[in-house]
Amino acid sequence: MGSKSDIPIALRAAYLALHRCSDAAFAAQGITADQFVLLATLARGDALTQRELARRMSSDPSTVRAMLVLLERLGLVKREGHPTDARARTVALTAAGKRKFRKLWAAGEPIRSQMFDALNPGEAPLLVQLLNRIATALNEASISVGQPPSFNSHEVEP
Amino acid sequence: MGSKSDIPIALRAAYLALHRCSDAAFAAQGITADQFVLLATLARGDALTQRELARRMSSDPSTVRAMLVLLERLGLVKREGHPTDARARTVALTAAGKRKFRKLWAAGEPIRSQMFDALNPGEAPLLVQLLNRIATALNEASISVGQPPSFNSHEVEP
DNA sequence: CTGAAATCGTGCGTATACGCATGAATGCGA
DNA sequence: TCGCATTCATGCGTATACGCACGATTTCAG
Repeated sequence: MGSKSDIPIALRAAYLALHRCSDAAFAAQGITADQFVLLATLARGDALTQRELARRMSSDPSTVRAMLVLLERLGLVKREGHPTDARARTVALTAAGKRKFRKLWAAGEPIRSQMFDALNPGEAPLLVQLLNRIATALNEASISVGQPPSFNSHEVEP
Repeated sequence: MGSKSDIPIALRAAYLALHRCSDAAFAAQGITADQFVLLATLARGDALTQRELARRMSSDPSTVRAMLVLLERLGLVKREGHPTDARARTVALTAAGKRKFRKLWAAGEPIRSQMFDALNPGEAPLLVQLLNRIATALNEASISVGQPPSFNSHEVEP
């Protein structure tokens, strides 16, 4: 066994570590790591359909729906009927959601720095590129079963 | 926003893609991606305590316990009292577990190849190194709350 | 030796991941 | 135009992630 089987292992370990750290960092705000991902994705601009939101956060629509129910109840997001498509609903941050996001963004800064500082100059963009390539390859391999998530580097996480 | 906030996003996307693909690949065997991780970790050698198993697969002990209950019921793992520590139990693959693992390892081969082939020569070991550094940095940042998982590159995943 | 701290597994509660199924709406081809 | 395929959100069931609490056992410091 060598590098080939090391990739999934290292990927899993890194991701779970990130997830754990993020959960802890946002706990004081009563928000989980994944809720932050959702809020951050919405903070990026216009209202999105649930489907588009799920795509942008690389998540399953079913999961996103459950999360939205929860966050809507907390008053951080609002869902409205889509202007032109009766099947869809648009999701956007509320004013409270925007305020909460700003605090969360600051709370996530140490984590982003720890990851960035663990790398040498120039390695961060390289890592991002490699990971995106992996994600693309795996999503394309399963393209016959559904639309791959869109990868938009402007989306944010801790 | 730039590379610094891109890292968590790319990491999440890559991991979830891997997880999804793996789940699909092992579904025919009635095994999930995470169950494969557990079985693969045990396939590496001697019986482990639950705590050590959880560490080696970068998982939470509570989660591992629930998984073991399930896999024990399926007859793929067995848990026994620890020879010297009355608090602990050791976990090992059964013969059926070993047979199942061999099939799963083969089923995961296409996924490992897809990831590997998405990279240029020399990039795989680099990616693994970068990911391990990230994981280490994040785990050390939270070391005050507990023992970090051990990172053993010999452990396997799809 | 003794008491406190640490460790082990267990279980609970909450959150997330995702396949599958469903009904309603939209898009597309004949 | 019409019927079929696709898309959207919803909800269910199963699995996993993890903090927290607990009881039992082991380790450690005085």
